[in-house]
Amino acid sequence: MSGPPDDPIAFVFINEVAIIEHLTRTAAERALPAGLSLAGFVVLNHMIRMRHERRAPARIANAVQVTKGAMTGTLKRLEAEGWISVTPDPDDGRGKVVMLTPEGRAIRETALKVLTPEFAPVQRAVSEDEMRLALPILQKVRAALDAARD
Amino acid sequence: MSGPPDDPIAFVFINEVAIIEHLTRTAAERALPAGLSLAGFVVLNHMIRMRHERRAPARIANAVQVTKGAMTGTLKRLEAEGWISVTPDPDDGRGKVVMLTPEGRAIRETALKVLTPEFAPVQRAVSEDEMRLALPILQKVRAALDAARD
DNA sequence: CCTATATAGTTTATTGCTAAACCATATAGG
DNA sequence: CCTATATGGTTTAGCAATAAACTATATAGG
Repeated sequence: MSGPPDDPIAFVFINEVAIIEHLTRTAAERALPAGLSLAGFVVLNHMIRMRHERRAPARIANAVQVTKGAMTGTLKRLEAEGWISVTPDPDDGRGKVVMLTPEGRAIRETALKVLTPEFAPVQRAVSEDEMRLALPILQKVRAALDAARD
Repeated sequence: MSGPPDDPIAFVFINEVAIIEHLTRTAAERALPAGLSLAGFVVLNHMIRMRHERRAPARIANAVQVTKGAMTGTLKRLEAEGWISVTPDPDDGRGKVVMLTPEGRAIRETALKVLTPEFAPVQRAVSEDEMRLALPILQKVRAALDAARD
Protein backbone atom coordinates (compact mmCIF):
# COMPACT_ATOMS: atom_id res chain seq x y z
CA MET A 1 0.00 0.00 0.00
CA SER A 2 2.91 2.35 -0.78
CA GLY A 3 2.71 4.82 2.09
CA PRO A 4 3.86 8.44 2.01
CA PRO A 5 7.54 8.99 1.25
CA ASP A 6 9.90 9.93 4.04
CA ASP A 7 9.73 13.68 4.63
CA PRO A 8 12.43 15.58 6.48
CA ILE A 9 11.87 15.00 10.18
CA ALA A 10 11.38 18.71 10.90
CA PHE A 11 8.51 18.69 8.43
CA VAL A 12 6.88 15.71 10.11
CA PHE A 13 7.36 17.40 13.47
CA ILE A 14 5.69 20.63 12.38
CA ASN A 15 2.91 18.69 10.72
CA GLU A 16 2.19 16.83 13.94
CA VAL A 17 2.16 20.13 15.83
CA ALA A 18 -0.29 21.65 13.35
CA ILE A 19 -2.66 18.68 13.65
CA ILE A 20 -2.62 18.78 17.44
CA GLU A 21 -3.29 22.52 17.38
CA HIS A 22 -6.20 22.02 15.02
CA LEU A 23 -7.76 19.24 17.09
CA THR A 24 -7.43 21.08 20.39
CA ARG A 25 -8.66 24.38 18.97
CA THR A 26 -11.81 22.90 17.48
CA ALA A 27 -12.45 20.84 20.62
CA ALA A 28 -12.02 23.92 22.81
CA GLU A 29 -14.22 26.04 20.59
CA ARG A 30 -17.01 23.48 20.76
CA ALA A 31 -16.79 23.27 24.55
CA LEU A 32 -16.63 26.98 25.40
CA PRO A 33 -19.74 28.72 26.83
CA ALA A 34 -22.05 30.36 24.29
CA GLY A 35 -20.77 33.74 23.16
CA LEU A 36 -17.21 33.10 24.28
CA SER A 37 -14.78 32.35 21.47
CA LEU A 38 -11.32 30.97 21.99
CA ALA A 39 -9.91 34.37 21.02
CA GLY A 40 -12.06 35.97 23.73
CA PHE A 41 -11.07 33.38 26.31
CA VAL A 42 -7.39 33.96 25.56
CA VAL A 43 -7.85 37.65 26.40
CA LEU A 44 -9.73 37.03 29.65
CA ASN A 45 -7.26 34.34 30.62
CA HIS A 46 -4.28 36.53 29.89
CA MET A 47 -5.59 39.39 32.04
CA ILE A 48 -6.24 37.09 35.00
CA ARG A 49 -3.10 34.94 34.72
CA MET A 50 -0.93 38.03 34.51
CA ARG A 51 -2.92 39.73 37.25
CA HIS A 52 -3.52 42.78 35.05
CA GLU A 53 -6.21 44.90 36.62
CA ARG A 54 -6.20 47.26 33.65
CA ARG A 55 -4.40 46.89 30.33
CA ALA A 56 -4.23 48.71 26.98
CA PRO A 57 -5.56 46.86 23.89
CA ALA A 58 -2.22 47.29 22.13
CA ARG A 59 -0.36 45.55 24.94
CA ILE A 60 -2.85 42.68 25.02
CA ALA A 61 -2.61 42.32 21.23
CA ASN A 62 1.15 42.19 21.53
CA ALA A 63 1.11 39.64 24.33
CA VAL A 64 -1.25 37.22 22.62
CA GLN A 65 0.36 37.77 19.23
CA VAL A 66 -2.49 39.09 17.12
CA THR A 67 -2.76 42.32 15.16
CA LYS A 68 -4.38 45.43 16.57
CA GLY A 69 -7.20 44.98 14.08
CA ALA A 70 -7.98 41.50 15.34
CA MET A 71 -7.95 42.77 18.92
CA THR A 72 -10.42 45.54 18.09
CA GLY A 73 -12.95 42.91 16.99
CA THR A 74 -12.34 40.51 19.86
CA LEU A 75 -12.67 43.27 22.48
CA LYS A 76 -15.84 44.52 20.83
CA ARG A 77 -17.44 41.09 21.20
CA LEU A 78 -16.24 40.68 24.79
CA GLU A 79 -17.64 44.09 25.65
CA ALA A 80 -20.97 43.31 23.97
CA GLU A 81 -21.27 40.27 26.27
CA GLY A 82 -20.52 42.45 29.28
CA TRP A 83 -17.31 40.60 30.15
CA ILE A 84 -14.97 43.57 29.88
CA SER A 85 -15.21 47.34 30.01
CA VAL A 86 -13.24 49.49 27.59
CA THR A 87 -12.74 53.11 28.58
CA PRO A 88 -10.51 55.92 27.35
CA ASP A 89 -7.09 56.09 28.97
CA PRO A 90 -7.11 59.24 31.12
CA ASP A 91 -3.32 59.56 30.76
CA ASP A 92 -3.13 59.10 26.98
CA GLY A 93 -5.61 60.58 24.56
CA ARG A 94 -4.93 57.86 22.01
CA GLY A 95 -5.24 54.94 24.34
CA LYS A 96 -7.95 52.84 25.92
CA VAL A 97 -8.03 50.74 29.05
CA VAL A 98 -9.48 47.24 29.25
CA MET A 99 -10.85 45.98 32.55
CA LEU A 100 -12.59 42.71 33.40
CA THR A 101 -16.08 42.87 34.85
CA PRO A 102 -17.08 40.45 37.61
CA GLU A 103 -19.07 38.60 34.93
CA GLY A 104 -15.87 38.38 32.89
CA ARG A 105 -14.03 36.75 35.78
CA ALA A 106 -16.93 34.37 36.30
CA ILE A 107 -17.16 33.27 32.67
CA ARG A 108 -13.41 32.69 32.59
CA GLU A 109 -13.82 30.43 35.57
CA THR A 110 -16.56 28.37 33.90
CA ALA A 111 -14.54 28.30 30.70
CA LEU A 112 -11.58 26.82 32.58
CA LYS A 113 -13.86 24.19 34.06
CA VAL A 114 -15.26 23.06 30.70
CA LEU A 115 -11.83 23.19 29.08
CA THR A 116 -10.10 20.92 31.58
CA PRO A 117 -11.97 17.72 30.63
CA GLU A 118 -11.30 18.60 27.00
CA PHE A 119 -7.59 18.23 27.67
CA ALA A 120 -8.00 15.04 29.67
CA PRO A 121 -7.24 12.82 26.64
CA VAL A 122 -3.83 14.47 26.46
CA GLN A 123 -3.13 13.72 30.09
CA ARG A 124 -4.28 10.13 29.69
CA ALA A 125 -2.22 9.61 26.53
CA VAL A 126 1.18 10.59 27.83
CA SER A 127 2.72 10.46 31.27
CA GLU A 128 3.81 13.47 33.26
CA ASP A 129 7.41 12.36 32.62
CA GLU A 130 6.93 12.26 28.88
CA MET A 131 5.49 15.73 28.93
CA ARG A 132 8.40 17.01 30.93
CA LEU A 133 10.64 15.40 28.34
CA ALA A 134 8.88 16.95 25.36
CA LEU A 135 8.23 20.40 26.80
CA PRO A 136 11.79 21.76 26.75
CA ILE A 137 12.18 20.58 23.17
CA LEU A 138 9.01 22.38 22.15
CA GLN A 139 10.23 25.46 23.99
CA LYS A 140 13.54 25.38 22.14
CA VAL A 141 11.74 25.13 18.82
CA ARG A 142 9.47 28.00 19.74
CA ALA A 143 12.38 30.17 20.84
CA ALA A 144 14.26 29.48 17.59
CA LEU A 145 11.23 30.33 15.45
CA ASP A 146 10.65 33.44 17.52
CA ALA A 147 14.24 34.56 17.03
CA ALA A 148 14.11 33.84 13.30
CA ARG A 149 11.06 36.09 13.02
CA ASP A 150 13.33 39.09 12.30
CA MET B 1 7.76 40.60 38.98
CA SER B 2 5.22 37.93 40.04
CA GLY B 3 5.13 35.70 36.95
CA PRO B 4 2.14 33.68 35.78
CA PRO B 5 0.85 31.03 38.16
CA ASP B 6 1.63 27.39 37.50
CA ASP B 7 -0.83 25.99 35.00
CA PRO B 8 -1.47 22.26 34.57
CA ILE B 9 1.36 20.87 32.45
CA ALA B 10 -1.01 19.71 29.72
CA PHE B 11 -2.18 23.28 29.35
CA VAL B 12 1.38 24.57 29.04
CA PHE B 13 2.11 21.83 26.52
CA ILE B 14 -0.87 22.72 24.33
CA ASN B 15 -0.05 26.40 24.61
CA GLU B 16 3.46 25.77 23.36
CA VAL B 17 2.08 23.74 20.48
CA ALA B 18 -0.33 26.53 19.54
CA ILE B 19 2.46 29.12 19.52
CA ILE B 20 4.71 26.97 17.34
CA GLU B 21 1.83 26.37 14.94
CA HIS B 22 1.15 30.09 14.76
CA LEU B 23 4.78 31.02 14.11
CA THR B 24 5.33 28.37 11.44
CA ARG B 25 2.04 29.06 9.71
CA THR B 26 2.66 32.79 9.37
CA ALA B 27 6.27 32.19 8.30
CA ALA B 28 5.13 29.65 5.69
CA GLU B 29 2.36 31.92 4.42
CA ARG B 30 4.82 34.78 3.96
CA ALA B 31 7.25 32.57 2.04
CA LEU B 32 4.81 30.81 -0.29
CA PRO B 33 4.64 31.86 -3.98
CA ALA B 34 2.06 34.50 -4.85
CA GLY B 35 -1.42 33.05 -5.19
CA LEU B 36 -0.62 29.89 -3.26
CA SER B 37 -2.05 29.79 0.25
CA LEU B 38 -1.02 27.29 2.87
CA ALA B 39 -4.42 25.64 2.48
CA GLY B 40 -3.76 25.29 -1.23
CA PHE B 41 -0.26 23.94 -0.72
CA VAL B 42 -1.57 21.33 1.69
CA VAL B 43 -3.89 20.03 -1.03
CA LEU B 44 -1.21 19.90 -3.74
CA ASN B 45 1.23 18.34 -1.30
CA HIS B 46 -1.25 15.73 -0.18
CA MET B 47 -2.02 14.64 -3.74
CA ILE B 48 1.65 14.26 -4.62
CA ARG B 49 2.82 12.69 -1.36
CA MET B 50 0.05 10.15 -1.52
CA ARG B 51 0.61 9.63 -5.22
CA HIS B 52 -3.05 10.31 -5.97
CA GLU B 53 -3.46 10.84 -9.68
CA ARG B 54 -7.14 11.67 -9.24
CA ARG B 55 -9.08 12.22 -6.03
CA ALA B 56 -12.57 13.30 -4.98
CA PRO B 57 -12.88 16.62 -3.09
CA ALA B 58 -14.64 14.90 -0.21
CA ARG B 59 -11.74 12.48 0.28
CA ILE B 60 -9.20 15.29 0.20
CA ALA B 61 -11.26 17.30 2.70
CA ASN B 62 -11.37 14.27 4.95
CA ALA B 63 -7.65 13.61 4.69
CA VAL B 64 -6.56 17.16 5.48
CA GLN B 65 -9.25 17.59 8.14
CA VAL B 66 -11.26 20.50 6.85
CA THR B 67 -14.97 20.72 6.08
CA LYS B 68 -16.38 20.17 2.62
CA GLY B 69 -17.25 23.87 2.49
CA ALA B 70 -13.67 24.91 3.12
CA MET B 71 -12.46 22.52 0.43
CA THR B 72 -14.88 23.98 -2.11
CA GLY B 73 -13.25 27.38 -1.67
CA THR B 74 -9.66 26.14 -1.67
CA LEU B 75 -10.17 24.06 -4.81
CA LYS B 76 -11.84 27.00 -6.54
CA ARG B 77 -8.76 29.15 -5.91
CA LEU B 78 -6.36 26.39 -7.00
CA GLU B 79 -8.35 25.89 -10.17
CA ALA B 80 -8.40 29.64 -10.89
CA GLU B 81 -4.59 29.61 -10.76
CA GLY B 82 -4.51 26.67 -13.16
CA TRP B 83 -2.90 24.31 -10.67
CA ILE B 84 -5.64 21.69 -10.63
CA SER B 85 -8.48 20.60 -12.86
CA VAL B 86 -11.85 19.71 -11.40
CA THR B 87 -14.13 17.58 -13.57
CA PRO B 88 -17.33 15.63 -12.96
CA ASP B 89 -16.82 12.05 -11.84
CA PRO B 90 -17.95 9.85 -14.75
CA ASP B 91 -18.81 7.02 -12.33
CA ASP B 92 -20.81 9.08 -9.83
CA GLY B 93 -23.21 11.81 -10.81
CA ARG B 94 -22.71 13.59 -7.50
CA GLY B 95 -18.95 13.52 -7.44
CA LYS B 96 -16.06 15.44 -8.90
CA VAL B 97 -12.49 14.47 -9.63
CA VAL B 98 -9.47 16.61 -8.79
CA MET B 99 -6.30 16.27 -10.87
CA LEU B 100 -3.06 18.21 -10.69
CA THR B 101 -1.91 20.06 -13.78
CA PRO B 102 1.80 20.12 -14.70
CA GLU B 103 1.79 23.72 -13.41
CA GLY B 104 0.38 22.44 -10.15
CA ARG B 105 3.23 19.96 -9.76
CA ALA B 106 5.72 22.69 -10.61
CA ILE B 107 4.37 25.20 -8.10
CA ARG B 108 4.36 22.54 -5.39
CA GLU B 109 8.02 21.94 -6.17
CA THR B 110 8.93 25.63 -5.82
CA ALA B 111 6.79 25.85 -2.68
CA LEU B 112 8.77 23.01 -1.14
CA LYS B 113 12.00 24.78 -2.00
CA VAL B 114 11.01 28.09 -0.37
CA LEU B 115 9.50 26.30 2.64
CA THR B 116 12.60 24.30 3.51
CA PRO B 117 14.75 27.28 4.61
CA GLU B 118 11.77 28.49 6.60
CA PHE B 119 12.03 25.36 8.76
CA ALA B 120 15.79 25.58 9.10
CA PRO B 121 15.57 27.34 12.49
CA VAL B 122 13.76 24.30 13.82
CA GLN B 123 16.50 21.98 12.61
CA ARG B 124 19.19 24.20 14.07
CA ALA B 125 17.40 24.52 17.40
CA VAL B 126 17.03 20.86 18.26
CA SER B 127 19.05 17.82 17.34
CA GLU B 128 17.82 14.93 15.28
CA ASP B 129 17.84 12.86 18.46
CA GLU B 130 15.68 15.32 20.34
CA MET B 131 13.19 15.32 17.50
CA ARG B 132 13.06 11.56 17.49
CA LEU B 133 12.44 11.76 21.21
CA ALA B 134 9.62 14.28 20.96
CA LEU B 135 7.91 12.95 17.84
CA PRO B 136 6.38 9.76 19.32
CA ILE B 137 5.04 11.79 22.23
CA LEU B 138 3.40 14.25 19.87
CA GLN B 139 2.00 11.35 17.89
CA LYS B 140 0.52 9.79 21.00
CA VAL B 141 -1.13 13.08 21.92
CA ARG B 142 -2.51 13.47 18.42
CA ALA B 143 -3.86 9.93 18.40
CA ALA B 144 -5.56 10.46 21.77
CA LEU B 145 -7.19 13.69 20.65
CA ASP B 146 -8.25 12.07 17.41
CA ALA B 147 -9.84 9.19 19.27
CA ALA B 148 -11.60 11.53 21.71
CA ARG B 149 -13.15 13.35 18.76
CA ASP B 150 -16.15 10.96 18.92
C1' DC C 1 7.68 76.08 19.14
C1' DC C 2 7.08 73.34 15.32
C1' DT C 3 7.70 69.65 12.55
C1' DA C 4 8.78 64.80 11.89
C1' DT C 5 8.07 60.44 13.51
C1' DA C 6 6.10 56.99 16.40
C1' DT C 7 2.24 54.93 18.62
C1' DA C 8 -2.96 53.75 19.62
C1' DG C 9 -6.90 52.31 17.71
C1' DT C 10 -10.32 51.65 13.78
C1' DT C 11 -11.63 50.34 9.24
C1' DT C 12 -11.59 47.79 4.85
C1' DA C 13 -10.52 44.03 1.81
C1' DT C 14 -9.18 39.32 1.42
C1' DT C 15 -8.67 34.61 3.01
C1' DG C 16 -9.96 30.61 5.60
C1' DC C 17 -12.45 28.15 8.83
C1' DT C 18 -16.92 26.02 10.91
C1' DA C 19 -21.78 24.77 11.13
C1' DA C 20 -25.88 24.26 9.05
C1' DA C 21 -29.08 24.37 5.34
C1' DC C 22 -29.67 22.92 0.84
C1' DC C 23 -29.77 20.27 -3.79
C1' DA C 24 -28.62 16.33 -6.39
C1' DT C 25 -27.62 11.59 -6.88
C1' DA C 26 -26.73 6.90 -5.02
C1' DT C 27 -28.06 2.89 -2.50
C1' DA C 28 -30.40 -0.21 0.64
C1' DG C 29 -34.80 -2.26 2.49
C1' DG C 30 -39.42 -3.22 2.47
C1' DC D 1 -40.17 -0.38 -7.67
C1' DC D 2 -40.21 3.13 -4.45
C1' DT D 3 -39.14 5.35 -0.48
C1' DA D 4 -35.82 6.40 3.22
C1' DT D 5 -31.36 7.46 4.12
C1' DA D 6 -26.64 8.41 3.11
C1' DT D 7 -23.25 10.85 0.55
C1' DG D 8 -21.04 14.63 -2.57
C1' DG D 9 -20.77 19.27 -3.29
C1' DT D 10 -22.24 24.27 -2.86
C1' DT D 11 -23.91 28.11 -0.39
C1' DT D 12 -24.66 31.24 3.50
C1' DA D 13 -23.76 33.35 7.90
C1' DG D 14 -20.58 34.25 11.45
C1' DC D 15 -15.93 34.55 13.55
C1' DA D 16 -11.12 35.34 13.29
C1' DA D 17 -7.00 36.43 11.20
C1' DT D 18 -3.72 39.50 8.24
C1' DA D 19 -2.15 43.62 5.76
C1' DA D 20 -2.64 48.12 4.71
C1' DA D 21 -4.71 52.60 4.84
C1' DC D 22 -6.42 56.02 7.89
C1' DT D 23 -7.28 59.23 12.09
C1' DA D 24 -5.74 61.07 16.22
C1' DT D 25 -2.53 61.97 19.76
C1' DA D 26 2.22 61.91 21.81
C1' DT D 27 6.99 62.86 21.77
C1' DA D 28 11.62 63.99 20.34
C1' DG D 29 14.92 67.06 17.75
C1' DG D 30 16.24 71.03 15.53
